Amino acid sequence: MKPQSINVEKVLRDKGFKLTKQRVEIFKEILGKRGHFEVEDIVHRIRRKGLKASRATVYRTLNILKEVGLLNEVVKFGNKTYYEIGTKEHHDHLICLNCGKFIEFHDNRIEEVQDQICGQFNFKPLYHRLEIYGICEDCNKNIKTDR
Amino acid sequence: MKPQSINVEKVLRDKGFKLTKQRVEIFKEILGKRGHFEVEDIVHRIRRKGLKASRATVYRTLNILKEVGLLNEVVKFGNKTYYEIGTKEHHDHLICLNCGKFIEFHDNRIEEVQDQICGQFNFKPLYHRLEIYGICEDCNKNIKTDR
DNA sequence: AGAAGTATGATAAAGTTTCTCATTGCAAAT
DNA sequence: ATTTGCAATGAGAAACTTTATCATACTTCT
Repeated sequence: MKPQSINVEKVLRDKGFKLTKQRVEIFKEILGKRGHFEVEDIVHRIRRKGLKASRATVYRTLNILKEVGLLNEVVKFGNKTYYEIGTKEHHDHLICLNCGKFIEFHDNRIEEVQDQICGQFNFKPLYHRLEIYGICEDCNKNIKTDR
Repeated sequence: MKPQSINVEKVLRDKGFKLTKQRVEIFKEILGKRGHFEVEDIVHRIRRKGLKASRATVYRTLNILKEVGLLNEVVKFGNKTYYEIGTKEHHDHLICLNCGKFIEFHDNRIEEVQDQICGQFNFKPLYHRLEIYGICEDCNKNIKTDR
């Protein structure tokens, strides 16, 4: 199956949202991106292409996409919010404190621990977020050989 | 051992920071709190007591405490940063999306998974953050019986 | 008590995100 | 194809969090 073939137009229509030029442009930008991004990324990309969508519209659109599940808010880091496409399976992140790289991973044991802990507290889990901060392989090499 | 007996004054002196009225007041507020708090909590508490420490000083002091390890930044949630005293052992959090309550827990399996995953990616972990979002026991009861 | 240098307060400023409201544009009905 | 109703947009204001600036005040060391 092609991940690019998500029919954003259909999803939005079904939820009663209108399909505007701006939204289409923003979708394209987001779907064209593989990794993680922040709002200003999108604003600048749109601008650079000579398209027009105000900052407010970008924010509004991202919130809608989040609402319909096409976008996930991933990490709040250094006062910024990072997003990723929300249609892949759940995963967690390694985040390099040196270069800011995000590495994705998945491990079922996390879910197991989650279910067990939540059972203990009668807590109904909806989602989780695990971020492991540290130094990635590349940076580790460079730091070691930098002097 | 008494957790209250952390000698903030000594820690600061040793690191070359001066001991001012404002810092002492802010320490007291923080050490007096058991749970998690945000910056405005502290600002308002200080004000309500008729003490004086500007918002800037509160921010500066929290950053110093973070630097010397007496304070941990815990969660960024809804554009706010939450803190907790940094002298307890590591733990993670269940966060209730309804009432905002934080519940602490610890499970060694998280560390095991972390080490193994990081090994796979040659990633050097420094710390992690696991937040499980959902509905706490109390809220769950209330929501169910609310109508 | 005095000197040296850090900390503070008030305010400005930077940065992110939301709100306002007049105008525009989409889409459904005519 | 036009009209019409309502949702969406843009531009700027505004809210909010956090940091920077800089003259003045306070700590600490001698």
